[in-house]
Amino acid sequence: MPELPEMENYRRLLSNKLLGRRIVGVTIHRERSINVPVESFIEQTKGQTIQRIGRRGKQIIFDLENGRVLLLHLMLGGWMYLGTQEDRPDRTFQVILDFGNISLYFIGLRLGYLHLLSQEQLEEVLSHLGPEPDSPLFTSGMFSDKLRKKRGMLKPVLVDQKVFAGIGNCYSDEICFEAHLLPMRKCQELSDDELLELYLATRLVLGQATEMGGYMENPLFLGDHLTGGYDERCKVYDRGGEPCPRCGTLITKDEITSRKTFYCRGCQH
DNA sequence: AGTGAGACCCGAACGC
DNA sequence: TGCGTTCGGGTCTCAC
Repeated sequence: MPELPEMENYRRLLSNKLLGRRIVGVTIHRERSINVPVESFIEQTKGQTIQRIGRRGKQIIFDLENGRVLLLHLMLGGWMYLGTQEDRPDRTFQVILDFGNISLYFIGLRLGYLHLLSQEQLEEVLSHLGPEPDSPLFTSGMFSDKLRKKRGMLKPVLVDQKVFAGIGNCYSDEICFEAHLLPMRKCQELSDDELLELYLATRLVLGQATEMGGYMENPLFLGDHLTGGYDERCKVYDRGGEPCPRCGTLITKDEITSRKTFYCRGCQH
């Protein structure tokens, strides 16, 4: 599901294509995807140009010239396509933003949404999120301090958006694998060395995954060969029963706090 | 505080 | 081909 690397990849690619572009039409096929009446949504978005595209955790923020923002959370299975009626995928679209020669299609928004908010409302929503793993504030000291205070297992803490923003089910497993740590380890029992390994693994995995376009394979636009490039680099996620690329042991598929979890019994401890 | 269960949601994938 | 069924999971809330 879309996590920090996928959303940051989207943010970068969409910034290249949409900054300064004007929304000339808005189509809402699913009213539940938005948070205000359709007429109001259209009135406040149609005619607006995209001033900036930001990201916080797993959410993308489109700044409009009227000071309002569109906050996108894809939740599970949501994705986007930027293109024409001719090259767009054969899927159902919940929302379409029309930019003239191209449109931005929002697909698979079941629990996901595109909310129109004021700056104040945006701040309130984002205030519940922990720090960004790709910010300069994300130091090994801060990382270790936070984890040492947690009594639970590693994986549930990593995917907790209030602890760090942007890590989800896939990358929490990949980070644990990279750090040679089992996801059910208790945070408080991790040594200083293990915490450092985990910190470095978090930066490495999220950084590489972002640069390689994330693991979700649907291209964002025609000729987009970047998005999804990390899929083949995922070492354990969704690879239950396959041999571990590091030691050959078959990858275990398990469940931790009702989340599907993958790890290697051979080289994660 | 951490964990687990239930609700939310519905298109796509699957099975016959 | 076509219809009915199953599945997926991030987030929130509540109970323990």
